[in-house]
Amino acid sequence: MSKAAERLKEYGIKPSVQRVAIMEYLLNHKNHPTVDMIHHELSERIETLSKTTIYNTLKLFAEAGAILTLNIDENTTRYDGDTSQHAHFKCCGCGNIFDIRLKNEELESIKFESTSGFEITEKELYLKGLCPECRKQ
Amino acid sequence: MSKAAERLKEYGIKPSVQRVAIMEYLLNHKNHPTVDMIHHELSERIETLSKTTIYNTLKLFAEAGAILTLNIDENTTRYDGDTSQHAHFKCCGCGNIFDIRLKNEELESIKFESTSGFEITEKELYLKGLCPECRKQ
DNA sequence: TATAAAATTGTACTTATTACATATTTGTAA
DNA sequence: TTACAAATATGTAATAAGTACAATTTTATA
Repeated sequence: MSKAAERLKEYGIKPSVQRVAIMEYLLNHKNHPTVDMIHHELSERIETLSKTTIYNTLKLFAEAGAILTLNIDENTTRYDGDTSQHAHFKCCGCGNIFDIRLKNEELESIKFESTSGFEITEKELYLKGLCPECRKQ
Repeated sequence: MSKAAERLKEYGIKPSVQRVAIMEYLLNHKNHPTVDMIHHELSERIETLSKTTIYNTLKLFAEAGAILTLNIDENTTRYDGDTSQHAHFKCCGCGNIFDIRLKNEELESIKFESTSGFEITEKELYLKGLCPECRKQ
């Protein structure tokens, strides 16, 4: 079984052709794609694949915790198949989004002044600036 | 001069009636409003105030560094007049957004594995979960 | 007061996302 | 295998945030 199909199983999601293809795309591409990007790529192989299916499927994945939903981009939602702890960097030059690994579970250790009473289930750290390539120019 | 007008001056922005009203709203309301919320409130006092003006003005403020632009909400952009370092918490129950103060400049001290070559100009920490009120229910 | 520049406004447009009805596929029991 | 129900996928139409742009109003200045 493909890695993608295994992953779906792991999260209790029945693997259809479309679902496996979408998960596969997310696992093989670290570019934090938009729905459009996924649709563009996959509709070459699966000709009838509709955007609605991609929206539905990504929502399903995200709610199951199998992927991450990123709001680092102002215009459009981005998706990440890597659910391990890391931050995201958006380059204001080229618009690309990069993974930034954190040293020893840093996000867990951040101390807040006043979270008593709050139940925190999700933490996202977004960075912006210039990537190495764009800095050269 | 009002606090809002002073603030605009500080950031090199000419104070018009609309601009002062919008900045005033942001300084007096810690609810991280949307364009719609601002428009709703202010159009009672300034009857001709258009949404376009609010969009333009907020972009102007944000580019000058006088306010923050938040993407914690999936559907719509939110704005924050408090530019001091703090995190944001969105409650999945009521949808409200809360300020979360950090202990001793925590964001500055986060260590990354691989940011060499990257120029970081902005850091946003978004938290999600349930607020105290919503947890009770 | 006349005029140019800056700011505001309203309308039309774009585009991401969702709603929903229809069609297709899958699983299962007879 | 066949029949049928449930689950998935699809396409179209609707919604809503945000932007482009031309026209109008306000402000500053000569």
